[in-house]
Amino acid sequence: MSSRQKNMPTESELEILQILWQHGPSSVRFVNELLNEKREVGYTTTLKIMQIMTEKGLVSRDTSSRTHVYDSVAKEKDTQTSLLDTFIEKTYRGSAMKLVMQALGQKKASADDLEKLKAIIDEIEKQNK
Amino acid sequence: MSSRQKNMPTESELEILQILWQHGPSSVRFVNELLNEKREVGYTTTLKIMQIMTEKGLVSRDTSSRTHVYDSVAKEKDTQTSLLDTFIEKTYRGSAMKLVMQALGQKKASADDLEKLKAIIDEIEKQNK
DNA sequence: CTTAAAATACGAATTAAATCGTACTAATAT
DNA sequence: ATATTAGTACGATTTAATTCGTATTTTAAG
Repeated sequence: MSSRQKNMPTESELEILQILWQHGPSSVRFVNELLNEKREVGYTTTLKIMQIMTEKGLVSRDTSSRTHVYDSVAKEKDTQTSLLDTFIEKTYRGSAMKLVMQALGQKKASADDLEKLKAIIDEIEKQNK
Repeated sequence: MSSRQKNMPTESELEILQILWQHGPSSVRFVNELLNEKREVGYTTTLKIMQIMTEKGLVSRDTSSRTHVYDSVAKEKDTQTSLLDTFIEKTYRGSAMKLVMQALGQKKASADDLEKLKAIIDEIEKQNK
């Protein structure tokens, strides 16, 4: 297929973005160490991917000191939204509601979560009127 | 990364499963024609993928007549659930609630959808007690 | 000053998925 | 009977993503 659209991160790139979103501007070494808590990845592998991400504009790079510092350019929410749209299309044939129901059905939600949800629903109902 | 787990369909395989789920047992030609409504794919490409899916056990194949008839073995809901879990993990760092809120936030929901949603929420609240 | 350690750069190899060409076989139409 | 059409089988190529080895450079330590 090869349906990757413009600026959408690959799986490995997303992993790195997650780290940058959580921890802010980071060096390759730092990112690589966090990645290695989950799975084994060589340092130069991480470096290479981050260089590619720089080319693609997914991250920015501060080269003023020897150890370059990378920061995310792609915004967390925007990225999630794009990925979500694609996912809904491919997996639920475009039905966001089916996804929501399934996600709710099998995940445990706290009382607090449920309150927030109700608030969103109320909000939508108001707009629908 | 190459993190594809046991029996999870690839993107192309999922496309084909969607067709089988929607239309039931089908020939390669039929599947290929539907695929070509969206994008160009060669007949033998579709054939090959469906053969691989048979090996993997994602689909079954009736070879009693010349034109083989394929049917899904992977169940729609199970497959969606597995894919959803993986997606939530990778994209929302495991927070199903974040996904639900975003999906709700930007998709239009009908009054009927909202009723169903409320029912699910009530259900969960009962269980939480 | 020389060596070791820690970086970056980048081409090349590997891998998984997707695509396709070609051979072969069975059915159908002329 | 022969030619054309429609099908399967399957190896080989292509492509995108990932991984890594090696060269080079920079900094810090002895």
